[in-house]
Amino acid sequence: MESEQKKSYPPGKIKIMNALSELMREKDFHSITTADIATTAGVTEGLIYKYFKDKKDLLYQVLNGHFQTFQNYIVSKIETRKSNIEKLSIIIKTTLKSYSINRVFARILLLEVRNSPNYFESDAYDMVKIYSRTILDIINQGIKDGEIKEDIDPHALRQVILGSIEHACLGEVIFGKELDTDKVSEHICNIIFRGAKK
Amino acid sequence: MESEQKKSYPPGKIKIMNALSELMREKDFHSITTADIATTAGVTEGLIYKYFKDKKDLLYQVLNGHFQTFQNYIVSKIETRKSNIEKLSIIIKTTLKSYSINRVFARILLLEVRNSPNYFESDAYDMVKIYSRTILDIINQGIKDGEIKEDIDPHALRQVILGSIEHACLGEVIFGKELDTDKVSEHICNIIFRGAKK
Amino acid sequence: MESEQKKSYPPGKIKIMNALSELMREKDFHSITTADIATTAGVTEGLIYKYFKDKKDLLYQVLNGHFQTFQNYIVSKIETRKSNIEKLSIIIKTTLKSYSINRVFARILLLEVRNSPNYFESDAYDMVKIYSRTILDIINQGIKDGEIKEDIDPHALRQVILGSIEHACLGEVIFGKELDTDKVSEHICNIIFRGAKK
Amino acid sequence: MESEQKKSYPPGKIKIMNALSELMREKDFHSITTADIATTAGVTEGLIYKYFKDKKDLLYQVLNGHFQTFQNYIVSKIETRKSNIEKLSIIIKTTLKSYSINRVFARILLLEVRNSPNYFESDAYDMVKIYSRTILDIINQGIKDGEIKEDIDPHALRQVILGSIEHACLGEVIFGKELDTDKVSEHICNIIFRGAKK
DNA sequence: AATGAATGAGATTTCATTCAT
DNA sequence: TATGAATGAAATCTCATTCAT
Repeated sequence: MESEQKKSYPPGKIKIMNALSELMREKDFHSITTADIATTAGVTEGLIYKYFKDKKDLLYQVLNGHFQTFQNYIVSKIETRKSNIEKLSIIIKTTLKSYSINRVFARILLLEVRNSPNYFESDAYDMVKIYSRTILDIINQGIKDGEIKEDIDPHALRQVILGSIEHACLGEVIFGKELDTDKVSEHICNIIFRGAKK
Repeated sequence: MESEQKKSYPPGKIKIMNALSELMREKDFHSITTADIATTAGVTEGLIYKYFKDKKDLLYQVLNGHFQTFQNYIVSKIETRKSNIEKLSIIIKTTLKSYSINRVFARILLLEVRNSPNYFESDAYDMVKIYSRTILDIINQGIKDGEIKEDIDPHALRQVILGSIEHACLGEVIFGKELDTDKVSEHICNIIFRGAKK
Repeated sequence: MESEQKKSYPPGKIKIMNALSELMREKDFHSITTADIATTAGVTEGLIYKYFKDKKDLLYQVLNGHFQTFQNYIVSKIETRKSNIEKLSIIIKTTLKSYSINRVFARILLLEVRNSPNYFESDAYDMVKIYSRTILDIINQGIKDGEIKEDIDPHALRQVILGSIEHACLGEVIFGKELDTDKVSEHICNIIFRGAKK
Repeated sequence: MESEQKKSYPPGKIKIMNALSELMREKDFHSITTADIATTAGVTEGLIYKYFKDKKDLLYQVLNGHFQTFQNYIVSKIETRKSNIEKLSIIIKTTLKSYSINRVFARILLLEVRNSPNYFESDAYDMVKIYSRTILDIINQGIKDGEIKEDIDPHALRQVILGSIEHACLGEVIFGKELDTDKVSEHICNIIFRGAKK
């Protein structure tokens, strides 16, 4: 899943995007300099600005690339499933797993970009919206199909799902703690779908 | 609840902390410069370094101040209650409300500090741990008291709770969307405690 | 009169020259990048350096093209006239009109090239000298013919003429103000030839 | 007249402004780097941006300083004179002399700034407008007082005056040619006030 | 307790230009 | 005749931080 850039991109652009991905494994975005990126990519700093509006734009494009693959993967996983609850379970598990495998991606998404207003105008954020919309649609379908209680607020359920996933990843993303995604996603689903109260 | 610093602080220090709080209502921490802070506070940049080790230290101290109030508020709400489920519900509702009333606090906590490693050694983070521990204790007590199912993983439940709260706030913190905390917390509790599945 | 380059030029060269002309209608030379030029021309940046030594050379060649047309136009207007005063009046009026019709030309000549030393060794500047010499010759002839006062310094008169024309154009060139060339040139001639003093 | 900065400015600011003035005696603005300026001033590059919005702002402030002194000088020269023609003659002569003594100033004004749109929003340009207005007022008064012909267009006369002055300076500013300001201004006045035509 | 001046290190960005194909 | 990729050198600017007073 890592670093599969479109073939049509010029080699320099690919090198730069991969370089940033690589560097983000070690440092946070802010402490990575364009000089770092250029050196790692084996190109000149100037080239970065040929292909990207600025450093942030590079970040968003990298993010977008990751998200693209991620979204396709999710969709491919759920399309065969009939039950909506099952679909949501799969999404939870798969997302957790993707974040876990791809910590760079998770770190950017959960910690780096959310405080810069222009992220929310980027293509990357558009992908987030699509992903998020997918979940909402499944919830609504679940209610319609009688799998999910009618008195459940679809937006609230989505929030609980997304929040649970993200919070479960934080320890891993921040401290590098290992995460047993299968177990954790099972626990989460257990709570969300069956309720904690006796 | 807003920005009332300890009276024992020298006026300059208070002015500086309030200035940062004020500025964070509009901008993210990174795009606020020490010059901004000094201007807003009506003091000179140099003074900041009389009272704070560096810019981050200032942020943590501001966060800390907010946290103090937050923690007291939460505790005052819970203590009288008996049922553990009820206690958790109160925490969810109160936390949501606190975040909602004090967006700067929420913004700092949810978006700004988590990517700086030394936040996790700050006093502010100690308070987070206490808060987080409180929740876990209630959950465990709830299981012991037979209010919460035994097959529920306490850590997972805490994650779901915290994640739901945080995610519910994001729209407000980032986009300034209004949030009906009563309604949202009710929806969330409904899902978490009673489950989404029919 | 606008931007008709010699047909013998290869299409790419023509496109590039036209592109610069076009861009200079809105921006000053310095803020136009080779990337801008290439994009506007629909060619690649590299091609510019096939046809032009450097960016300045391109500017001079564009200027030269415009100048060619300008010079022909002026000459065609004067030759039949007899009186030297009349000739000078025609030059004033025609130059004003030329500048007015072709603002890019005026802008380049009056604002852009004069601070680059090597402009004064360019072909374009040779044409300026010819134009300027023409004026001086007419003045001298006018003195000889008794049309112009003997105590007038020919160089000073030329300076007044050229300066008046140029200054009259500035508003138009810089701010895009409309210019009534007939009226303005009449006013200027009135002052220069008949004097302002009662 | 050179380099008299306000005493209230911090030493660093004065050093920087003087440094730019000095450097402009040798190079044009564009080829002077902030590094040059800092070195010449004996300060760090960063300090430039403490006192000036950007490099251009520095230029405009320097220009403004020069213009301030210049304008005061002009006013002091003409206030005692009664005749308006005389006033205009003095302005022509004094301006020419000022430009001649202070080539840096003239060069900036006539060649450097006019193609940057934001110059026309600077304080420096405001001074130009005041200077220019002074001339227009005198012309109008001259007409009212019967010293200047009624059929003269005041704006055109101002254009002729300003244009003549500027064009007379060009040779000096560009090529460093010596200029006999007394003689040239006399010639110019002769033409403008008494007319070239026999 | 506070000011004001200055630093310095480096970050981002710009762009004309070259060259292999 | 033209492209496309990449360079490189420098230029502008940012800002947290220090220190003498």
